[in-house]
Order: sequence, then C-alpha cells, then structure tokens
Amino acid sequence: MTKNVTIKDIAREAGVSIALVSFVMNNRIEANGKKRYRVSESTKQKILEVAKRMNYRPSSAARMLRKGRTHVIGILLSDLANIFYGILAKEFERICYQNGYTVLFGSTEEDPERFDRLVQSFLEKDVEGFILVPCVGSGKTITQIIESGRPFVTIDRYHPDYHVPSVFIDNIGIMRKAVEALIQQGGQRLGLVSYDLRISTMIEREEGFRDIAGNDAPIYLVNSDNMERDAEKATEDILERKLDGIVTASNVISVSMIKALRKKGVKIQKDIHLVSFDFSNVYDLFSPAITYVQQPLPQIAQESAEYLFRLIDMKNRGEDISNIKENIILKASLI
Amino acid sequence: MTKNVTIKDIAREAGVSIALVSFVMNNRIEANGKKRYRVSESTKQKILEVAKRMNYRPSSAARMLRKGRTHVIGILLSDLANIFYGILAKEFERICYQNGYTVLFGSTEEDPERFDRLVQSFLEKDVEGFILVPCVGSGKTITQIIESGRPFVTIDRYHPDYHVPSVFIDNIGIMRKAVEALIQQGGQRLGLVSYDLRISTMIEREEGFRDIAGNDAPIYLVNSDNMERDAEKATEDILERKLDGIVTASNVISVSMIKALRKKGVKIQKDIHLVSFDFSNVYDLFSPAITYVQQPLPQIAQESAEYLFRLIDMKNRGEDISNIKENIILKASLI
DNA sequence: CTGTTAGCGCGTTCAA
DNA sequence: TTGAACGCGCTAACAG
Repeated sequence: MTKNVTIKDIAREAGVSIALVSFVMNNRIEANGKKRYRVSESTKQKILEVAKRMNYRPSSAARMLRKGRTHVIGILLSDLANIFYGILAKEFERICYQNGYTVLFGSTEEDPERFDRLVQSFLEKDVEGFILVPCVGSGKTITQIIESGRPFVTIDRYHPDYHVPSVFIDNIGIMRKAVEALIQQGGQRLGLVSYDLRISTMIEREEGFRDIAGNDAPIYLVNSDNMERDAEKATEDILERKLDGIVTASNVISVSMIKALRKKGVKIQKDIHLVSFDFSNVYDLFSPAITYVQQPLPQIAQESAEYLFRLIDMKNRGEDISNIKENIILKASLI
Repeated sequence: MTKNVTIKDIAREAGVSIALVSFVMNNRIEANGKKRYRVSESTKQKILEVAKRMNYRPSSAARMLRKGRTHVIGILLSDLANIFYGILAKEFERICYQNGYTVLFGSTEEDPERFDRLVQSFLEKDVEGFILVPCVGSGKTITQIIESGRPFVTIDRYHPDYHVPSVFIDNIGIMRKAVEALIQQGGQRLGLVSYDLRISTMIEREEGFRDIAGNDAPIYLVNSDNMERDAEKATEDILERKLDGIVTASNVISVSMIKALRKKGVKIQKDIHLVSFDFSNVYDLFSPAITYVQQPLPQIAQESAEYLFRLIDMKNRGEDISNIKENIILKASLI
C-alpha cells in the first residue's frame, strides 16, 4: 500500500507551508504577470530537493478538481487494428502529448451503439473535447455532444446532416485523378469497388469515379463483414464484363480484390490494372507497383488536433464556439 | 462555459441533502452489507428523475480524489502503427473497458527515453498499473515503477535482468516447429533474418532456429531504421550461399525480404521458401501461401490484462505483490 | 425508518 | 510566507 507522497509531506519535511510548496512546484515564482509570489532561493532549492528526494508527484485528480480542467480528450476511431487508423492514433498520441493533453482512444467498429457507449464513457471521464470518426447512425450521440457544449472535430468523413468542424481530404478530386491515372495505364473498361457503408467518404469517391468513368461503369459495394464473398462476387461480374481497370476505395478492399482476382487466375497489372486508396504493403509486390492514393495522415492528425485545441482554448476564454463549423480540406496525392 | 451539473445542483433541485443524492447515485441503498441507508422510494425516484433531467454526471476527478482510485492503467506498446500492436491495442481497449478501466496508450518506438517520458507522464496521471512492452535500455525506468509500488505486467518479451510478471509465447518451441515446417517444404540450406534488437523475443527465436538448423546456418540481423538496405545485403549473401529456405522473425522483416528477393529476380516459394512470424496480408499472394507463426494476440491481451487486474486487486486488499513474478507462457500456432 | 451534518482527500489561490 | 477557503463527491456519525 505504498502511500503516495502528497504536498503535505513535502511541506512538513521541508518545514514550510503547503502553499509555498505549491507555488514552487508550479513555478508561480518569477512569473511575469502581476502576481509574483517571491520565495527565497534557499527555500526554493530546499523544497525542490525534498520533492525530488521523496519522489513527489502531484495528484492530477486534485489538480483537475481544483482547476476544473482535465486536459484529456477522447478520440474515437473506427478500428485501431486497421493500419490506417493505427497510423492516425500514433500521430494523435504524439501531438496530444506534446501539447500537454492526454488521449483516450476508442474503436467504434462502425457500430453506433459502441460509438454511443464510448462517448458516454468519455464524457464521464470529463474529456474536454473529441476527435471523432462518425459512423452511420451516430447522429443522436453527436447531438448530445453538441448539447454538452464540448468541442469536437470530425475527421475522415463528415455527417451530411450536421455542419460541424471537420478535417478530411478532397475525395472527389483525388478520385478523378486516380481514374485518370488508371486510364493512362491503359484501362478502358473501368469499375469501382467501394464499401456499402453510406459515409461521405465513399459516396464522394463514387461521385468522383462517375465523373470520369461515366454512369455506365459498374460500382460494386462490398460489406466489411462479408468481404471475401462480396469480393468474389464482384470479381465474377468484372470478368464477365471484361473490365480491365479497377479502382478500389480502400486498402482493405484492395487486398480482398487482389486475392479474389488471383483466385480466378487473373494477372494483376497485366490483364487488369488496379488503382487503390490508402497504403498497403502489398502494392509493391506487383509490377508495375499498384498506384494508390495516399492520404496525408500526419497532416490530418495535426490539423484536427490543433483545431480541437483551438476550440478548447476559445471555450475556456468564454467565447462562443457553437457557430464554428469550418472544414479543413486537405489534398491527397497519387503514389 | 457550460457549467457542469454537480451533486449540489441535484440536491437543491430535488430538495434533499447532498448525501442523499450520493447514496442514490451509488446504489448505496439496499446494499447487503451492514450499512443500509434507507431512502423512501419516492425521494429516490425524484432524485433519479432530476439527475436524468439535468444530465448529471458525477465528476470522476472528485471521485478519484475521494476514493483514491483512478481505474486508469497505462499500456506502453512499441508502435501503434504496426498491425501487431494495433490488434493488441484494440483488444486491450475492449477488455479494459469491460472491466471498468480506462487505458492510456503510448508508443515507445523502442526508444528508452520515450519509454521513460511516457512512464513519468502516466505516473503523474495516477495510473494504477502498467502493461509494458519493455524496450532495450528501459531497465532503470522499470526499476522506478517497481519502487513506486505499481503493479505491472510485461508482454511480448521479458527483461533478462528482472523477474517480473510476464506474458509471452514459447518462442523457442514455435521457432523449432517453424524451421521443421520449412524443411518439410523442401528447404535444405536454411537462414534466418532477425532484428538486431537484443530483446528476449529475437534471441529466443534465434536459439530455436539454431536448435534445428544448426550452428552453421547464417542469421542475418536487420535494423528497423535501415530495413531496406539491410534486407538487400542479407539477400545478396543468401544468393551467394544458395540458401533455399528462409525464416523471417517478424512480419515487417518478411515484407522487406520479399521485396528484396523479388528485386533480385528470386521466385519466392519456388527458388526460396519462406516461413514467417506474425500475420501480414502479403502471405496469401504466393502459392503455396507463406506459412507463418500466429501469436494468440487476443489471448495475450486477455491474460495480461486480467493478470494486471488481479495484481491491482491484491494490492488494494493490502497484500504484498512484490514477490509475484509468475510468467504466463502461451502457445503460438503455425498457419 | 428516513434523512442530515460535517469532515475528508489534495492541490490551488486569495487575503492577510 | 502562511492560513484557510474552495472544488466535488464520499461516508461515518448522528438526529428526528
């Protein structure tokens, strides 16, 4: 039952008052504001020495309680086990740490109930704000967050019914470029394999595809729970229609489609050319290597986190942030 | 500045005392222990109604402070952007949530300084325990954790100098099986590509390899920062020695080696057979599919988390846990 | 049986 | 440089 060293212990040990220890620990001395609490150098040193010797660590709970701030934010991603979100998580962790924030992560798995449970849980932990990948059906929960007055930023997608601060890429534009690249590689009869998830990301990618490939080009929708089967079904139709250029709307879809195509004996990048979204380590195994759309993940993390920090600061200064709904649209690039 | 609803507001609104609200909120009524606080059903209902209407959420900071427990644990993984740790993270998140714990994640990137910084930061946040992937050079920090009296469990590897609670797989045994599988596939002149990281995991895998392949079989060590170059160097030597069976000690190494071998025109699974560790989605692209060692990640997460929860409970009951250093060794399987 | 008062936990901060 | 109130919720002790 190792008791934690408290500010009292330090005060007693150093023979000074609790207040003084607090001042010293917070560098309230030498502050350039009006309030200068002056402490003699010798007592300051003594306090620091004692604190170090006793391994003093201020209780964050007490500090939170007193200051009314937790410096904790909640980040809800779709799936930590997906490399796409893994990279984001790592970036977020780093950026938040650098800015003095602690992060709570959650995997929603595109399930609105999980989404809601996690939000409730985070609210109980007094998070000061959220970064969210909103899933289909999460509208009610998001309304509740808005009502709670907590700032948040959505990433990767936006909710069509809500105008809220968001950071995402120009999916339509980059998809057009992707299709053009596919045509340049010799693709003439094109197809798109997308998720059946009706999130803005997929809808926009489909729109960009139609813009270039035309309305007659087939779009196959696959379900992440039946990926393998759906990919095989799509493959059959692709072969029937003799398509020679396929865009896949995510790295996970790519992998499934590659497997399904190979199973049918299709020579990838020869019989059929592929262009994909998001990085995967399988692309390089073909020649020519599969072209893909690379999202600027570190930038997405950076922009959205800083956006959130700004909102939190504004709120703490008493400003009204309920009308802020600017989106930040980043550019992706073809690799 | 949306003020948070406090217990006081509820008490005032419902016309009762603060204590009563607390009792009701904690279901302290009808408790079967000695202390039964009885509240009339009508006031109970009124309090619950008011609490719900005002959207009352007890401040976890205050509760932590009072109860002396945070229900937070810290998990330090090597790299959240690596699928291996991503899967673990997701499992941990789920298990901890189910058990009423909150998780703080950190990516150490095998850097003892980052490791230390993260531990310090977590200690400040009053984590009740840790799950750690200890990196080379983290010994001093771990000693400090021990001194702080916080329970912890290490996973994936163990520190040779410390006997502490650990969960990992039988690396030697499974490596022997992996090598045997490689021989069965026709491998006669074998080699191993491992990390230059001197962690128990790699050392044991090398030992298991030697056990079967003999002392003359070459072991190549690659550095994760110079992966590509090191893989190419290894490949050159492999070709020179005319090896026909290679074991790679991780999925990341596999991918690099596959690229390097293909670059040299080697036909994988034909000229040279591969057997690998940990899942990657590239294995299926070869025929026969590349055999790999699958670690029971959900089980690793489950066992280590429950182990930690047990230790925390014991500590909270006042038991001495400083002598507990049992390891849990799980079995991996060949796929 | 039903409910209240009051002190505590720990760090912050104002008035003295 | 210090005493003491304070933030919020928990709970022992006590009262009607």
